[in-house]
Amino acid sequence: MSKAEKTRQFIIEQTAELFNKKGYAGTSLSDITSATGLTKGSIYGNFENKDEVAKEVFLYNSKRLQQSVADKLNREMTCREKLFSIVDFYRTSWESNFLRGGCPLLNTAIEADDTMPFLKKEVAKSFENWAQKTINILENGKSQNEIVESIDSQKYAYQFIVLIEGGILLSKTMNNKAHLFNALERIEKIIDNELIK
Amino acid sequence: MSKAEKTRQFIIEQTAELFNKKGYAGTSLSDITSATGLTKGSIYGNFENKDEVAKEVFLYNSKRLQQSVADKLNREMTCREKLFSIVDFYRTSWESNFLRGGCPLLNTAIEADDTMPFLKKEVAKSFENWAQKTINILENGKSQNEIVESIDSQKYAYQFIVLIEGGILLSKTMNNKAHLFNALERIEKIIDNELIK
Amino acid sequence: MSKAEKTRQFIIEQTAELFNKKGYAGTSLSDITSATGLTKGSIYGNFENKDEVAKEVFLYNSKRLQQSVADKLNREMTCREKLFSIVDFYRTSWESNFLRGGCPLLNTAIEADDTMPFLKKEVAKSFENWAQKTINILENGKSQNEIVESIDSQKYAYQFIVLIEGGILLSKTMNNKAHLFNALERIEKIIDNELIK
Amino acid sequence: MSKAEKTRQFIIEQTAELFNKKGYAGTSLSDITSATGLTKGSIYGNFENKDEVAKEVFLYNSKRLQQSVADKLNREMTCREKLFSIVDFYRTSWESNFLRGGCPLLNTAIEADDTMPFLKKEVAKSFENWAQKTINILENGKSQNEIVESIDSQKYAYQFIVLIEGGILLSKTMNNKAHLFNALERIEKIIDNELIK
DNA sequence: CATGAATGAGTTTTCATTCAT
DNA sequence: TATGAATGAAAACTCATTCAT
Repeated sequence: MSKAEKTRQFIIEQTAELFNKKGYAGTSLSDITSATGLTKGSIYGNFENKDEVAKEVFLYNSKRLQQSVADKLNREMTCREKLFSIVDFYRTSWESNFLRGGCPLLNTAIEADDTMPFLKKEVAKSFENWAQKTINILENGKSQNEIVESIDSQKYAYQFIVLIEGGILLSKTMNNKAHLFNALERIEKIIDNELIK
Repeated sequence: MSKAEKTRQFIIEQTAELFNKKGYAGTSLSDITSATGLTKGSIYGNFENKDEVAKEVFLYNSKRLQQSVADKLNREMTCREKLFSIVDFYRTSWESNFLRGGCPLLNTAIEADDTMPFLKKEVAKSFENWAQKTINILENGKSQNEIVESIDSQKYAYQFIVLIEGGILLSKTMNNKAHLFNALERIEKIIDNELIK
Repeated sequence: MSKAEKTRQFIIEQTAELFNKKGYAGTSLSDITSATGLTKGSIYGNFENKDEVAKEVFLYNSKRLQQSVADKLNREMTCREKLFSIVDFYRTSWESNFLRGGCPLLNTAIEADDTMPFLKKEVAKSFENWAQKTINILENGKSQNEIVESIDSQKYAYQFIVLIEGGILLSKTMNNKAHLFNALERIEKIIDNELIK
Repeated sequence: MSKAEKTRQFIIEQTAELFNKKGYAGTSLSDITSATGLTKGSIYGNFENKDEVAKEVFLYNSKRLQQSVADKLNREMTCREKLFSIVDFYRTSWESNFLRGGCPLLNTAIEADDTMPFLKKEVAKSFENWAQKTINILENGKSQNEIVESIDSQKYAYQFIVLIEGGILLSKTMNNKAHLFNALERIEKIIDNELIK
């Protein structure tokens, strides 16, 4: 890892929470220099412009999340165990998630929607990726005879995202974890009632 | 209605979509003067500051939405008809909702969360209001012997919001109405399977 | 007194202290409307512009002061009694003078000096007027054989102003009435040692 | 001296006369950029805000004055020579003082009095400093057996300031140096009649 | 590579003033 | 006369970005 790459990574990590809390428009270059202790010239030496920082921070935040989920899974688990593990991740990580400003996919999706097309594209990719992970588990489950063959994996994968993101939104806004937890229970119910053979 | 009140209302209406699309921080006073044809002095003659415009625009957008839903309902409907009517509203209004920048509650909730406490409070109130409307329908349904008595109205009311907002989020981001429509179907399923006697 | 004249007077009186404290540049038309309860249109209906208000307020403040001094004097007094009466006025009025923002001549002289020629002229006239009053007393004293004939009345009259204004300046700035009181004692000493036969 | 410090100093020097003439409220950032040839961004890069510029300019003006007086004095002088030297400074510098907008202590004291507490504090300090210098000379004179032991040094020190500032005020306002010169003569008379043994 | 110092266009807000009603 | 509602210019300040060193 070159020095340049280290500095880039340092900037990204130091500002990840900032961007997630204040948004991309709301985070100024002065905020970035304050958070990193570096100068503006240095930021521009390592990134083309603020948009590039924003994009890399989003990718970092998104990957971090994805990795945390992946860390809970392993080869030996049944399909059901994997799905429940994912659901449980959102339950146990709620507190820290909350403190770091909520889900970066949700936050970025909303802010980027009508104003930052380059970011919106990345968010869409992240959601697709997330959905694909769930789809893979389900399809694997089908071939392992654990999941009902006839179900539309993609439909369920996205429905789980809907419930999780909607739950985070409401819990964050109302300052009440019950809404997210209810949504997670709903997902578990769906898994057991509609997916598991 | 005094001229001042008319101008206030004019400013609010002319900038409602703007704020919903570009966000509160992202909408500048110059944007507001462009959209209204008025001068900065005139904006400040009618509002204390930009925050007040933001707040009033949110309240306007929120009430507009609420009214549109309410317009679909009437006294003669059964509880089930009312609930399905609400769900259907989000189906039929999807296109226009989409073009106006998505759900103002969702957008404002995310933007205001860590940065604009005065707006966050209003969003929370709006969500509560919305939930209460659904709760009232359900409680009414119980006393009319149409809804299972033992169910927790509040829990279901918020779960519907979770599904609708999560659905809008995903559909808007992925540019694919299927995600919202799936979520709406899920709500209908829940109504018929768990709530209606 | 016509209604117009009454309103003019009302505006002047309500804003006299304001102008003396905040200065002419520092007092905005909004300050004036707040202090009077009138509208901007009404201010402009009664005065040509802010400068005219400023000028009239200065004249009002200046005359008020002059009148207060004059009220302490009467025909029967000796020259010495009159001079000591004037000096004593600044001693006894110190507190209220202080609370109203200090001497309007001093304040206006400084502010108007390099920026508001139309006001500077008025302040100079006021000082001349004040000096002339003292000169008259002294000249009268000469013809009454109470004051040394050879003294330069004008020189002493202005020296008294120097001591009074310098004293007010220092006492106000240091928040310590001793400086003014010392200056007043100096005047008394000069009267008895150099002027009175 | 870093470039930043040089620019700070440059800004202070280029605007010192401006502030003294137009006052702190009356000097706008545009005035500052015009006087320096720099941009607003550059001013804010070197000062926290306009208040900080104002304060530094006052301190500069105040120190400049103090230094000019100090330059006239040296170790070999008797106490009387020193006091007369100070008095004479105000006589010989009258013209340039006048052209630069008058005494910065006087100007700032009046403007800051009811509106800018952070500046008022600095002016008070400057007056104290000035008085202390005179007190030191007098106390030294006492121990050298040149000054009457029983006199209250502080009282006389402040009385000299009263006469000088009152004199400047009147001379500036009436556009007539005689008032200041009279006051200076009065000081000299006091020195010889009441202080010198 | 990073820094320090600058830029110019932008921000929100306030100003004195006007004028139809 | 007084009001309510506007205007346009100017205020203080911040922004993302650049570039010589």
